[in-house]
Amino acid sequence: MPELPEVETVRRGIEPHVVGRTITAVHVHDARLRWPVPPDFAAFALGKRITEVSRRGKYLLLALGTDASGGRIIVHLGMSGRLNVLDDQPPLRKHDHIEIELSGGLRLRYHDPRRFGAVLPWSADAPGHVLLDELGPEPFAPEFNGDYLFQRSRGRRSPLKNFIMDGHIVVGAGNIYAAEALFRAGLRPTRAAGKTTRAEYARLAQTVREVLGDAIQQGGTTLRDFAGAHGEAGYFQQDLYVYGREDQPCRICGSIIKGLRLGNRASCYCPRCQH
DNA sequence: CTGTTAACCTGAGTGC
DNA sequence: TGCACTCAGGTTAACA
Repeated sequence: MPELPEVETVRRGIEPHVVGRTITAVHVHDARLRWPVPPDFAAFALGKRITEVSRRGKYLLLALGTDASGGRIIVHLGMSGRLNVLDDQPPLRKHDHIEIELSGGLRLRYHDPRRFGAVLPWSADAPGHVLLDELGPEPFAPEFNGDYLFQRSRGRRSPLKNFIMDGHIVVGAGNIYAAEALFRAGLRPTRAAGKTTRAEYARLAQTVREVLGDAIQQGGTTLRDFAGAHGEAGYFQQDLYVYGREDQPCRICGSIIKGLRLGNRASCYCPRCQH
């Protein structure tokens, strides 16, 4: 479900409600996630104050205590995760895994039917975290640019789409936004990463940033079940040019959008607009 | 090292 | 209704 824009939408949704509040109770109803919620998670979080809500790639980070002196909570939404801010206490639904009660009567509820997500403690003493240490740059960071992609791609034979979906190259572009960024750059997803030119990568770095930024402005893409921190849908699905549009006419040139599979993922491109 | 595949899960949709 | 099958926004472990 959630790529960078959806995670950022959730981050912005919860931030103003949780920063400054103290964790007064933690209920782990079902610890079975991508990695099990460790037994000491509740004790780790209890009594600490949330001081910051940040994001690294598709990971949400809740800093605990003054300048994270109490560590952080790492949240990943996987394919079907939701993190909601509640000001009441509706009955627990199936797949409501974790509830974090906050001072002032608010609560955070983590819900994840497919259980590909994660909620983990990150101790303040740990220098880094194995899930974050090897990630590529943020797409909005200055070091993410055409020259960087060009340099990292030399000698690589994998398709361009797989290359930019690799979180070790750049974080945040999943199946939707990789396809859309490639369309905006006029590049086919099947192109060999190592044979793409410096000028083309300059365009691609630009369109990756642009499409992610546009999607954040629209509150993300809601195809089936994505919802923000308050249950609201996103609107970027109205702005998709190729994702999910196989066999439909290109919105620019009218050619029929082609579908294929790359690395076990559905992919789409316009045979006329993309080369 | 690079690259490909299967695997982890549930639920929604489709076709018979 | 029921059953079998396919597919889904992510990531990594195992393998060639």
